[in-house]
Amino acid sequence: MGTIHDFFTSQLLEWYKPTQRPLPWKSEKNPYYIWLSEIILQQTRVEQGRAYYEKFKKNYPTVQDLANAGEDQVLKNWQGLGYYSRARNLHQAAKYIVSDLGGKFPATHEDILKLKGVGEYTAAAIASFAYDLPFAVLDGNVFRVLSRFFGIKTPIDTGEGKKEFKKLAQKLLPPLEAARYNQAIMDFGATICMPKKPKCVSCPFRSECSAFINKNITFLPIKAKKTFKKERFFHYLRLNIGDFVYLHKRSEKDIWQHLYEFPLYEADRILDVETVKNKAFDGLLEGVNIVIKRQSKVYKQVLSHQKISAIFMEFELLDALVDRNNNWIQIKKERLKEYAFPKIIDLYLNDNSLYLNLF
DNA sequence: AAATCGGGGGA
DNA sequence: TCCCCAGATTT
Repeated sequence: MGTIHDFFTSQLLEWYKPTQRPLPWKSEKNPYYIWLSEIILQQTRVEQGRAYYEKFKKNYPTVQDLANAGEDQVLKNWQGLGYYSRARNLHQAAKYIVSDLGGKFPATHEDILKLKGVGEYTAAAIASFAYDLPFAVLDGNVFRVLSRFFGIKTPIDTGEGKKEFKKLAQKLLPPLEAARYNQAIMDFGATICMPKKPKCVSCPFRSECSAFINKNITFLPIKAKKTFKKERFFHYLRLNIGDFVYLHKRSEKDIWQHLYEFPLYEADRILDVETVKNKAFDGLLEGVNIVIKRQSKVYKQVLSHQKISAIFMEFELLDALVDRNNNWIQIKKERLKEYAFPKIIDLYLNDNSLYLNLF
């Protein structure tokens, strides 16, 4: 009957009447495209993900096209978006759908959840958007809206919090309007009940919102953990030999897994060219004739858990290097644009002032 | 339960 | 600077 929960749900759907954000995947019913959009939008703002969604739809119109692509090619398309394991999981799941499911996208919540890279949120989103199945989404927007309206102070980044909010979210979901409700609550969180400076003046829940009434808006939702940022200093060796340049594929358990980079020497501070030349790669450069050497400016990139400073040191080699561990590949300079690089290398490669100067 | 995985944007 | 974004996986 007229519970506070019913009030919330009906008011939300009323608010949503005219679609708040006209997003390209909202009218979409193809589960493959919905899946693409949801993976791309994990921890990613709508405006940042939009172009990638269009690119993937264009380059991989069907799940078969994605499955048939090479992993490096998929990563190249993902370049610049971050969280690159999403791209690899996406590709792996596409191959699984084609080989094990006969190319038919899974149509139950349980089966959708089996896809690599699909967790509780994404499974609920696909199940509701594509098949109108009654599963409530629980993303950053939902945590924020519910914690404020209901005045819930349980930290959202704990097991207890996740359980509590999941139960509440599912209770609020109108089973026959799962898709519309899920989109409504996320749009509401993104356009009205924002993290900072929410638009409470135009909020239809104002008079019933616990956080507004108790002036707790800036204080909810509560997170328990704080992040620590580590500083790192990368020295990239751009080793030119004739028309070729050396590249290395990152495989260690670290950032940018499976992306390419120049041979890297990491230290606890930025070093000068001579020091790097002497120390880097365990004397690998020894005995090699170097005709030119110079360095770029220091590029900086701040990530969630680390702050990276990178400097590119340029060498023209007359002799090929001895690659003891078979870690590096030689490629033609003009093919650099075919490889997926971390942002910081992309910056360097596209820095016009340096680029024109060097080639 | 805690640690990691990116890059962009707003305040 | 710090926080957050249509989170998931690994340890």
